[in-house]
Amino acid sequence: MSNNMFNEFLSSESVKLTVKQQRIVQAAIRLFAEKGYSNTSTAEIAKLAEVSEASIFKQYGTKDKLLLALIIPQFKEFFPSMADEVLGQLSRSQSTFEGFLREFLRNRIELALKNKEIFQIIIKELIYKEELKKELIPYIFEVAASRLTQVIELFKERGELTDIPTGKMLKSLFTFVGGFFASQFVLLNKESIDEQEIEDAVRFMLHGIGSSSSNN
Amino acid sequence: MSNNMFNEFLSSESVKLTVKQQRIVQAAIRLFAEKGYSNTSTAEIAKLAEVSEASIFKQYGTKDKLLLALIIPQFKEFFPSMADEVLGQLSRSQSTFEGFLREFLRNRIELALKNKEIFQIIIKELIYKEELKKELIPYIFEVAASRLTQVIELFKERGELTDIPTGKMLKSLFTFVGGFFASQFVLLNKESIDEQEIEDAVRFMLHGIGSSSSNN
Amino acid sequence: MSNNMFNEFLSSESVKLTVKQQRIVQAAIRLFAEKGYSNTSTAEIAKLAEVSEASIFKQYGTKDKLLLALIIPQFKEFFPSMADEVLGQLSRSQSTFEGFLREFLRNRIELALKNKEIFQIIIKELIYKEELKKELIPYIFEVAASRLTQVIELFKERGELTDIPTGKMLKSLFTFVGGFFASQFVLLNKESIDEQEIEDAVRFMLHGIGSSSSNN
Amino acid sequence: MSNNMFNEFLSSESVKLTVKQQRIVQAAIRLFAEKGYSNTSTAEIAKLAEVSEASIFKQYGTKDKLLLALIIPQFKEFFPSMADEVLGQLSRSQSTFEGFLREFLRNRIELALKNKEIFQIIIKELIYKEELKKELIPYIFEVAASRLTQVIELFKERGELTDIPTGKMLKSLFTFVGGFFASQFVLLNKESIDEQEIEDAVRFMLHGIGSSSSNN
DNA sequence: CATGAATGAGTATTCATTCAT
DNA sequence: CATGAATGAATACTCATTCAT
Repeated sequence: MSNNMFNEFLSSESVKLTVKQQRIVQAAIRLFAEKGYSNTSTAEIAKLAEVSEASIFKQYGTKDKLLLALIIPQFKEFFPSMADEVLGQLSRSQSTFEGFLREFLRNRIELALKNKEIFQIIIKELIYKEELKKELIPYIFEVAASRLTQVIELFKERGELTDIPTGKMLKSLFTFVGGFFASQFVLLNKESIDEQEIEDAVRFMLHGIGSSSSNN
Repeated sequence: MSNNMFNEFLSSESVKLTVKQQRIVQAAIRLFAEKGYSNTSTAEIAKLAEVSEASIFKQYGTKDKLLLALIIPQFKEFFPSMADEVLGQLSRSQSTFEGFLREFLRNRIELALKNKEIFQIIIKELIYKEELKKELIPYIFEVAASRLTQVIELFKERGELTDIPTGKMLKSLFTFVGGFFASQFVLLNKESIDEQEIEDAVRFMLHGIGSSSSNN
Repeated sequence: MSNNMFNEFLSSESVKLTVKQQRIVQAAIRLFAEKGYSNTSTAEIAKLAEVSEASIFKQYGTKDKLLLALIIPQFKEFFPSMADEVLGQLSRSQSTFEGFLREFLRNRIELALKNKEIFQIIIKELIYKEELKKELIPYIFEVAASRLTQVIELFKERGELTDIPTGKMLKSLFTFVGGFFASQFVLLNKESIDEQEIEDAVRFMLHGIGSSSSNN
Repeated sequence: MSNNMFNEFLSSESVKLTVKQQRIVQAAIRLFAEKGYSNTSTAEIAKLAEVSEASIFKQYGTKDKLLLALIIPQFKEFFPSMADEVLGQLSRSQSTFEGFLREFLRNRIELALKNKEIFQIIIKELIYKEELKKELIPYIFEVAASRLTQVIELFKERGELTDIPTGKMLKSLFTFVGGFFASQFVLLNKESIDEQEIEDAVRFMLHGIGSSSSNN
């Protein structure tokens, strides 16, 4: 039921997809997620979608553009909206950084689960296709990092975070969160993430595994 | 210059490769690392190696076996030897967990840098090829985890680590270290990792980003 | 001019073949008949048919299925219909076994000549491909033998045949008729069979070469 | 145990084959008989024979010459010797044509059984390879027919055969005997032929299946 | 004499894509 | 808008054959 992403894709472009077009999108998502873009042929997509191959090319021009048409709306959704939806409200409230982090993780996980297949495609192809990497990684840093920086600095002022430079913090958080999403959703193909796991992740990000006495 | 892994592969099998056969290996490594297994044709490998395609298949039988012949020796090298080389010595000494972690990271990073291309192939295909995933992930958990568990419990007894269950610790460390290697070597394609970055990673793993007063 | 079989094949499946598709069929028949299935490449077929190799595979999937698509309709035509067309009418009439045999041979020869190339393919591959052999020989025995048995027993009752067991008669007739078709159409590649030859064959099957006085 | 043919091949050429060379010959015979010349690769032969492919080509030059080296000695054995061994003695004796035919069939069947694989190869390739056909069929007619003609005419004079022209008789006998060998040894892959079957064949060739009263 | 190494030319089959209807 | 038909270029892989050692 990846209709969610699907609908978002629609609304953001205000395009009405016919039934056949929807079937193409859904078939492509399933196959790309499962076997990877390179190992999925347009013939397979057409067969699963029960349309002719020609219809796919009529709509999307090339296989590559089909991939982008699936990925990009979701990509935009996943990274930038981070701030607008979550940060905006929470940071101004009285909530702690821990609360923010928990909420932030929960929220992103929920979004990733709802669109797991697209999410898998993004990670797989981000790592696999040199060109995608070059286009999307800068985007991530620009958009996502800039907003998170504000939040981190806000909580730094409140004394909830150590005085490690914000850039380094971001890097560490990205590394961990990226590793978390990749391992949970791509490597392990998890269907759900339970609260405890979120809790453990938050705790690790905040305090690591060293005993408190060993702080320097 | 991934001759290092290459030589290890050789010695472990004590096979003498001819000059042309070496060129095949090197061409395959470069192309698989750069464009991914699925996007590299045997024709391209043959062309870069300046041999006939037939020679590739005479030696390796299938493209798949060629991939495995490149990956597996390095894979065995990277994961299990962790304990024997590094853990063995350090854990018995008077060194702290922080020292161990630092040394461990340094050591693995050095190994990964020496064989960066193979390393990139492993990560890319681990994520991309469902079958490889199913074969290699259990292996990682078995071999690598079992040895690290010993170390963690040793340092727990010494009071250097919090009382989080070892399994959770391992999971968090794997997540972070995996994210670290994937982002540094695959996404960012770094040629080197400076000391400061190692230091930051160690610090994050031990203490996170929360201020010490916020400990629970 | 093997259009005859070709049309029958068509009608039995009620598939409309495009001009190019017909050229594929005709090219495949010619080449398989001339050089044998194993010695004919799909590239050759495509070239002779003046289509792309891809077109062949779009239609038939594999080279093997192409062979079967050529062979099977004709095969079904050649063996079972034997009874329905020929036997049915003749056996009930006042005609002699000699008359029946002559008519039967004439009829099968005519059919084989009209589709000589397909016929050559069937015999060649029946002998050459172990798998085809296993599928088709039982079919021949089942379908063809069962109907001929009735005819032979009818004429036995009329006293026109010796009292050799029907099974043995059938075996001898099959051996001779099979040898006849194989030698005439495959080994000698005859374009026509004249009446005299049919007469000689009938005579041989009925009376052999011994002088009548030497009967036992 | 097709050593028999094998030895004859040796003696007729007075060549001593090394152990490896014998293994090549035996491997080739088995594989050609089983899967056909076209579907057997020199690599397979080399593997089964446990020699290098190069050795095969050192010995035989081409795959084609290897086939001929297997076929020709046996071919010469099967057809011409017919007369010398069998005809010579029998025809001059007081034996009947029936006795001759029985002995002749027995003798040829025995020879074919001893070298069944070679025999299968000959029939398969005779039918399959246009070139072989063109070389060998004239040979058969020349050599084999000429000798049998003498026998038939001898027995004709003795009144044991009808007055059908010798040529027609030969053709009919060839057709039946050819059909017999092809069906028994290639299609049905029989391991042995029992006496009764020989008896039935002889009877059919002499008297056919018509009742004696129906003679003209 | 025997072979490991190497290959040019195929081999069946797949691919993304185009276009007339 | 949708598709059946068609394909050039590739794809992984095989083949019979050569040659230096």
